[in-house]
Amino acid sequence: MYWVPNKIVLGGKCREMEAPECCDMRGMLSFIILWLLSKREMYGQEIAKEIEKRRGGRPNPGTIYPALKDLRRRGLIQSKRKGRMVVYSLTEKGQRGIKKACIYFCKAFGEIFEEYKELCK
Amino acid sequence: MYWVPNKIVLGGKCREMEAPECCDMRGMLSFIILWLLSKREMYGQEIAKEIEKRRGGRPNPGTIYPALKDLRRRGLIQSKRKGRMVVYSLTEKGQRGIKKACIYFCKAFGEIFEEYKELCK
DNA sequence: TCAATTTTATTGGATATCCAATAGTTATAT
DNA sequence: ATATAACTATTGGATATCCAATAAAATTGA
Repeated sequence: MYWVPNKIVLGGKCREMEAPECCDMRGMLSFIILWLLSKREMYGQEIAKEIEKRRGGRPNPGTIYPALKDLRRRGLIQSKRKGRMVVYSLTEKGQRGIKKACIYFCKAFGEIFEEYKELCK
Repeated sequence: MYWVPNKIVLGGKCREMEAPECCDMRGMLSFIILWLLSKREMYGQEIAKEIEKRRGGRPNPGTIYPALKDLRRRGLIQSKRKGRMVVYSLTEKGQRGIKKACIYFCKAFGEIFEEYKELCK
C-alpha cells in the first residue's frame, strides 16, 4: 500500500476528511516542497508539518528525505546544517523552476479551482 | 524518458510554453480525466484533446487507454460503444469521487492558485 | 472493393512516488 | 555522564504513471 492522506487541517483546527479514493494525486510532493521553500527556508520536519496542514497526513521520513535529496541532486534546492537541523532553501534554478511550475499549474487546473473554491471555504 | 508537456493551449490559440522541468505533476491524469467526464461524456480521443488544451502535449494512447481501463475497473467510469467511438461517462461512484477529490484538491493547493492566478491571466 | 483515416486498445519497459522499518546524529535535560 | 527526544537519513519494496511501438476494428471516400 502507498500513502493516502486521510485528514486535513484548516485554520489551525483539524477536521477529519475522507481521502479522495478516486485519485491520489501522487506526484505533487516535489511541487509542494518547492512551493513551501519559495516562502521561506525550512528544515525537513518543518516541511513535513506544513504539508500535513495542507494535505492531511504527514509524509514519512522515507518520503520526504529522498524527495529532498533528489531536488538537491537536480540543483533546485540547497542545504545548510544549523545545529541539529538541516535547513533547506531554493537555489536560483529552483526559484525559476517553481515559478514556471506554478504558472503551468494554474493554467492546467485553474478551471477546477474557479469552480470549487466557493465550496471549499 | 517519460512524458513531459511542452506547450499549452489557451483560448483556442496555441502558445508555446516551456515545461516545468522542476516537477512534472505526474499522477494528475486520472484526476483530469474524471473532472472532464464530470462535465459531459466523452470518447477517448476527445479526452486526450481536452487534456492537450489545458496541460499542453497530448497524452499517448498508451497513457490514456490504460488509465481509462483502470478507472473502469475501479467502478468510477463506464463505457458504451457508439459506432466507431467508445463513449465514457462517470458512474455514481465516480461522481461522488471526483467531487470529493476536487474539494481535497482545493484545500491542498488553493493557496498556490490564489497567489498565482493574476499572473496567469 | 479497397485504401486511407480515425479511434480504440495492448504490451513492455523506464521512471517516479511513497511507505515501513531501521538507524545514525545532535541537542537537551537530569 | 547518560538518557531522552528530535531530527536527519537510508534501504527495500510495492505501486502508479507514462511513453513508444504496434495492432485491431470501424468509418469514409475513391
